[in-house]
Amino acid sequence: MPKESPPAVGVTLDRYDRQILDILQRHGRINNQELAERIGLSPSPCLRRVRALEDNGLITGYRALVDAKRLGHSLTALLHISMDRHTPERFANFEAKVAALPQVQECLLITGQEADYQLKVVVHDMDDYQNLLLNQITRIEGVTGAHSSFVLRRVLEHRPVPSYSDTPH
Amino acid sequence: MPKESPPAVGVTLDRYDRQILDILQRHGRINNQELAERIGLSPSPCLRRVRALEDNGLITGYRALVDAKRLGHSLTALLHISMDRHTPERFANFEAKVAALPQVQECLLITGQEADYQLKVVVHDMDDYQNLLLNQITRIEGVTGAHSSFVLRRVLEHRPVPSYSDTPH
DNA sequence: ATGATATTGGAATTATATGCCAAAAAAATC
DNA sequence: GATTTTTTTGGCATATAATTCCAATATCAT
Repeated sequence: MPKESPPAVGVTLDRYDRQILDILQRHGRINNQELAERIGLSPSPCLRRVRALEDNGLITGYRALVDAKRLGHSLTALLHISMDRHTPERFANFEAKVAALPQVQECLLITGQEADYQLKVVVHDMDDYQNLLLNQITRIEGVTGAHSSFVLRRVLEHRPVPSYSDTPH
Repeated sequence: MPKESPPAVGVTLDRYDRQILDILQRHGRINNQELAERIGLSPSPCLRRVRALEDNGLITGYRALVDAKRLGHSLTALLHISMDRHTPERFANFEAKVAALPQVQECLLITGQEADYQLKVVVHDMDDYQNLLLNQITRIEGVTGAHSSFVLRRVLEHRPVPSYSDTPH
């Protein structure tokens, strides 16, 4: 089993790195010259730092955000799933099945609810949702319950993880 | 009040556009030359299409993804919030207060649960979480209840919205 | 088929990224 | 506190990529 990401110890970020992370989390496709200008460094050290953050695994990737509604996915739902048994096999199988469904945007293993997983799914309409739920998800081995919430409005989404010591402790 | 995004009608995407959306959702910082190569177009029309998708609002932005744990945010929680009254004022105030909290990654107005909102928050540890919950969130006017779930593992995250007709209807 | 409209590909130009190295800054040592 | 060592920066040269323009091609409607 792969080791989890190393402890945060050893990652020392200065003001420049934090600024880079903050800006790239908001403007992932900004070019290096402008990024350098914004943080107050010349382009070469700025690029070196970005590469280092990528190589360190602090930056794990880049994504374009798309308007799901415009793409025809009018309905977003949160699905809370309960499993019968909490064995690694059950979980691994469920996760593999769910990963094969393109409608699933997110899958989190959670505690604190009566559920084991929370899925976030996007579909065209309620018919598609019903189909996904009844014909795909509830048929996965071990699934004993599913509770649906629908997203009425996205108030905040894709907000940057604080890279400054916003949260002193 | 601002009008919601126009109906999906009128957005006609061909094979190239769909490929662009799919690739950029996975590799948001890919350069135009490689993108062009992958979709089988020369760079100039490819770039034109990307710009068009951005201008149309189909692509709403770009984000770098960061490893929250590496940044010291070891704990991710889902918070279900109930409100006393469902008035626009209550909601607007809650949303503004929540938007001011950098730990809040996401805020969704939902139905189907006993809750009105689901928040996704990242914090350093349980002490920070307690502080956020008790001193910030539950003190917002109108909040009558909060139920916490903790994210044990991120199985899937930031998956692309289907741009192909994966989901025929 | 034919004309009108939209889209492409390639060349020229402009802008940006990248590698290199001397200079400056920061950190460690005495 | 001065000096050496280590790290980081800034600027230049070069390579790579973005952008614009337009003739050529493809698509669409009639």
